[in-house]
Amino acid sequence: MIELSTEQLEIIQKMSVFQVRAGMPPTEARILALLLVSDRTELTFDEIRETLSTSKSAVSTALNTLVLRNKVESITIPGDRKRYFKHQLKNWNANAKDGLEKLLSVNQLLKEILAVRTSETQDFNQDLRNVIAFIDFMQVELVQVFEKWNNLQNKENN
Amino acid sequence: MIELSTEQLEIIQKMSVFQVRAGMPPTEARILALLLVSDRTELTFDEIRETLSTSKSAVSTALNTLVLRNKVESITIPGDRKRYFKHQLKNWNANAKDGLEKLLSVNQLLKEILAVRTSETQDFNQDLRNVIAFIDFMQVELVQVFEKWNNLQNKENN
DNA sequence: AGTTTGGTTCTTTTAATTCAGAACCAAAAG
DNA sequence: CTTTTGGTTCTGAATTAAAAGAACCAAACT
Repeated sequence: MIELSTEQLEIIQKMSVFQVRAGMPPTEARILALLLVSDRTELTFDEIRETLSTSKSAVSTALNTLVLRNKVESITIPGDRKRYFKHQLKNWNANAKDGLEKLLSVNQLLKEILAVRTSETQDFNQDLRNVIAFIDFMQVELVQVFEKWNNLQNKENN
Repeated sequence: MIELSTEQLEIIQKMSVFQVRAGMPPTEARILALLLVSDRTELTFDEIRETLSTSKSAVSTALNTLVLRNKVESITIPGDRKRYFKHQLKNWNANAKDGLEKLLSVNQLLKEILAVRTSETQDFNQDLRNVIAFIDFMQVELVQVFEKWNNLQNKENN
């Protein structure tokens, strides 16, 4: 059982509200938040379960999907049967990229729509072409932004 | 009642599956998709209801939230009691910007977390600082990307 | 071999969304 | 002033999602 200050508890609360609004199931959100605020960064299954006072099954499924989504890594220490779970901060960057790409993938559908639309509605079709162009543009630009960030990182590490 | 080709129906299906996965309620998603594919771009309440064969209440609430979220605009024609509903393609750009900004606003919380963290976990804290720096970077860059797009648009319109 | 530990998986319960149906209402038409 | 049109709002029902509880299982320990 992990001891948490009032501040830490409040942050878990705020953070999980934020993530739940963005579509994440509550238990997953609270686990992620706990792993961000707790003084020890690697917690066992049972520490998580006790601290958040939820059921084994809820913790199990939540942790599994978090690991699957590369949000959490599970670490095993030789000679210790328990697994330790840790927030995968390092993957934030890559996850963000994936998330954005998924959002932008709607463009494929928009192009199909344009192909099927009547030519009667010129203005509308032009607006649609414009949206498609915008998303195409964002796609290219975002790649460059990510590259720029990576370059900055590499320079710093020299 | 709007006549739709098989292709149009398929696209409505695909598009709404996509949006529902992203967290949008089914009826809203199908209305948006219908307004994108239908040959007439401005449909009445009853045309929407009939074409999607759902209830008045479902259409009413869905349309109201779509209008509230600036996804759909409602148009009234003098001498016609009905309202006409149209997909707000023009707002796509602005909606995207808002969405991204909301995503990036998680940074405020991450900064609070960093402020509360123990100084014992140096590596973790450094990773966290790095994520924060990344999001700050993205925020600045995205503003520039949006500006660049707007400049391109203005040039074209001259 | 038997027991304990560290979980997983299946089933049930609970809670939250979403939709339909009916009652309702305001503005326009007759 | 009554009726029709174009919706809105208020239940309640049905579906879906999330969590709990219990049975289960494999690896390690005795």
